[in-house]
Amino acid sequence: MFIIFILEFANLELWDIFGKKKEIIDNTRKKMLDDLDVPDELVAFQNEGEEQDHKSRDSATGPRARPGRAQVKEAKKPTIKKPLNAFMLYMKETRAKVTAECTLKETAAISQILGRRWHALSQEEWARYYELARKERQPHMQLNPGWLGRDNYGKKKRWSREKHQESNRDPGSPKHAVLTLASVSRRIGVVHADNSLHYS
DNA sequence: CACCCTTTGAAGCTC
DNA sequence: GAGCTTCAAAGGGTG
Repeated sequence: MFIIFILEFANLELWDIFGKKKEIIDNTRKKMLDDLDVPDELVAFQNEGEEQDHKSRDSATGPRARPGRAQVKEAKKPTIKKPLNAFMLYMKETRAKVTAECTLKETAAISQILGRRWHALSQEEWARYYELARKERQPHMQLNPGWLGRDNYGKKKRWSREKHQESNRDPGSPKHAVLTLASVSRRIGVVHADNSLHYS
């Protein structure tokens, strides 16, 4: 436990050191993805994960058997889920491993660790997950033409708007006060070592 | 039992 | 076009 904590702390330090590297990576990522030719086995990995997920989660027969809230409310009208983004795919693949390594069981804490590890990934790993996410979106759009992300809006009750806005105004809060790397790249801001954006 | 927490990214919406 | 909002997964914690 303590060792893991130290490792994670060291990871943060590495993030400090390589913060500059991330800026470079971010700038080159988009071009790299355009040029990248990802083999089909990566797609196989994606589909396998998705299938397992449907078995364990959406079928309501898995270990946790926790049907989506939308499914409870609208059982007759199955919800089309949003396609997973790159980070979500990474989480899905890595969460079990991190959970096994760590005595922590709280998924919120695991998510924090995964967020830091995400930033410590190599360019190749990032490219792999971004490509996976792209390949997940394409068939989703083809299979569900006309589906919009907003179709699922309101099917989850999130924390109150006031709280969310308060969080967004708090520069120390990680949730979306930290703009995504993409949005950071759109803006000329300073990315702090803890990945938060500091407005000037 | 429903929701919170926590992460990043995608995409829709508002101004 | 910038910024905000919501949802996507996960599952322990909470009321």
